[in-house]
Amino acid sequence: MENTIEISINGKSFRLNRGIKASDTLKESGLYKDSIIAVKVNGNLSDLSEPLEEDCTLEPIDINSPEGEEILRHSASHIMAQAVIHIFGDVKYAIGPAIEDGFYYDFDLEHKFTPEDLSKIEEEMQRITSEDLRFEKRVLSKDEAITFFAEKGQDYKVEIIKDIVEDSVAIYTQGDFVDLCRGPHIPSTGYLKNFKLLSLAGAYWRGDERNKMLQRIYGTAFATKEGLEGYLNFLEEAKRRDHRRIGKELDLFSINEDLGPGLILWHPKGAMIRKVIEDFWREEHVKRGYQLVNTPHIARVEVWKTSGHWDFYRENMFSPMEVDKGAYMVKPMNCPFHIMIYKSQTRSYRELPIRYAELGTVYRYEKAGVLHGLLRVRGFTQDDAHLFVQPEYLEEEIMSVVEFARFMITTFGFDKYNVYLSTRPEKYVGTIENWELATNSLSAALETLKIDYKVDPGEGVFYGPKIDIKLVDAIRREWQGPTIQVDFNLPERFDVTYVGQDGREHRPIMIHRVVLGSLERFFGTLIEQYAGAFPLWLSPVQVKVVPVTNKHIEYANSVRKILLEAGIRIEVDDRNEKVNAKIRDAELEKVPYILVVGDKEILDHSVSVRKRKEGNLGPMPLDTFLEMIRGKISRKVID
RNA sequence: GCCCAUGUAGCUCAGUAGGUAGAGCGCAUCCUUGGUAAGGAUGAGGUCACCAGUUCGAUUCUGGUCGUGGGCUCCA
Repeated sequence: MENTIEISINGKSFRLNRGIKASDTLKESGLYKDSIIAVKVNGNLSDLSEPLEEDCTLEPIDINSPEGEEILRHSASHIMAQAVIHIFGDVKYAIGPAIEDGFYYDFDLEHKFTPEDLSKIEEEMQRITSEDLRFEKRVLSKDEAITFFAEKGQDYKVEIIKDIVEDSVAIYTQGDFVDLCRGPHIPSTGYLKNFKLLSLAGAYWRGDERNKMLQRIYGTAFATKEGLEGYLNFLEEAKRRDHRRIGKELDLFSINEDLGPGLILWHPKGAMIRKVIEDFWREEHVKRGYQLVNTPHIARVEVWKTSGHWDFYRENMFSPMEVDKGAYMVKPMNCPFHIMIYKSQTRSYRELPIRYAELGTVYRYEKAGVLHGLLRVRGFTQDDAHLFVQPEYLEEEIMSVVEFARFMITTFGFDKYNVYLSTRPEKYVGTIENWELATNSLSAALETLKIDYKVDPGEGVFYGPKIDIKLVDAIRREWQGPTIQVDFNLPERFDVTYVGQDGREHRPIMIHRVVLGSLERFFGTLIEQYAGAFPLWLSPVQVKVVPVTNKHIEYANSVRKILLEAGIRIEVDDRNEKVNAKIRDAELEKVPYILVVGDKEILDHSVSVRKRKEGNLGPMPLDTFLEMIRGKISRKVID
């Protein structure tokens, strides 16, 4: 065996001694920098201290790269665990991975963490990083590792090792702390400079609610101070945009605990926005060949047995209510009702596709702990539609639905979105063949449209796979938006048919879809997207008239009358306040346009225009102003 | 549902080592008539989430219930 090996780095190759450390290799090749914290050996992540035994390709990983930051965060979780043990002693540690934008570690201990503990732990982490302890890797056989952790009473680690298929496992030591870990890690604890512990949470061991609940600490770490500060600012910004806070401030909606959690009260301003959304939604549906329908909120339990909801969805449904001798249930979905309309007469292939659309309010029992503002509620209105199509037109129909959804969300200002394809879940109805057919038609449609998508395995609904479109908002967060589901099962369960060209009965395929999601959730997303400063066409109050003094109220009202008749949503602030105060309040209300009117404006029948956030635009004839905003409203301009 | 935190005026929050409470904003009235982000004065608002218990006395302590927040599990 030769005692040198060939190592190629960035396309150059070096012949070096067998067993050389990765870090020394980089130094030999002149590529070493302090910011390099790990390497990839033939594409596999590895420590800088890893000895190289074979010919290989080496790729340095910089702490500033996404992979480098992930390693940093993972190491931060180890350091946090070490700090927790230093402070609290008898601790069982479970898992501590890096996650998007941070890391966490799950602990099992007697002491209940308090928010004050976080700063103590942070201080101890700071001390550990100042000691600059090396991360040292050792490889043990599974048995050795089990004995090792069992002796330390680390039951969770033992359980994890037992599930590992390889014969050996790696452990990492820094100072007095040892953890089971695949690695790699930063070379030493001193590399961790910019971090912060963020929150406490309960988390089930292995994410299973039958298991013990552990205590989780979330934190984050970044390569640079700027990165950390940027992220903390992002969290602040998210708080500022919180739809629950803005909903209260702008008087858009509320949730009343006496009425019940998860039930939304749409206040006048929120309801006005909803009306604008609904009007637009209906118009666009009619344009695209949908027929609007309306259906009741309850139905006999037998219907839900036929549909499969009774067996597969009951835990999400409110309990049945006794009516005469039968039982009725509040609907969690609109599909059976639309099916009944379809079945009210014999359908010919000439009628297909039939597209029924309804803003259908549904009720779902959600566990108390999951309710969240407008985003997770117990009663909501789906912007629902069910399409009955012939199998040969399925893909075409899916494509037009996807296009429709894209049109809707971009009109509302969501130019970026991510697409996911959710496949068969554990609990499902129907045959595997039909599931495959349905899944394939969804993916084929996306591919024909050249839309990139990711697969979400097992995330489909019980009756079919779906395409989820997640909106990306102004600060790059994802929100659940449109979903499109293909369903072979309900048509069979309800024996839905059409008469084909051949005079025989055939089975249509159903598409369930929403192009916004639910009005509640979509509204919440809109509030966060715009931080309450809605585009002109959506604003509940589009124009606020501010008379300079009481003498000008009459003129202000005449301006209001003219614009109101032109279809503009307008209010006059006739309070006994100074101009400055009225302007300030209108700005805080996020009204898009403020019209200041006084003596000057009365003289030449004009208005002084002030645009939200931009300030005074100067005087303008009233007609000109009206023309301008009418144009913007009809084009649904977002500015 | 589970873990932790939390619930005081319409809103944001102080406070009471157990003796039924306060600020700012908002609201009402009056004064002020002011040209692009807060003019002034006076006043009205609270069963201190709810139900039990301890106590001479509970908003404060204990237990429970409900709600809310951050997570877990689960979803439009």
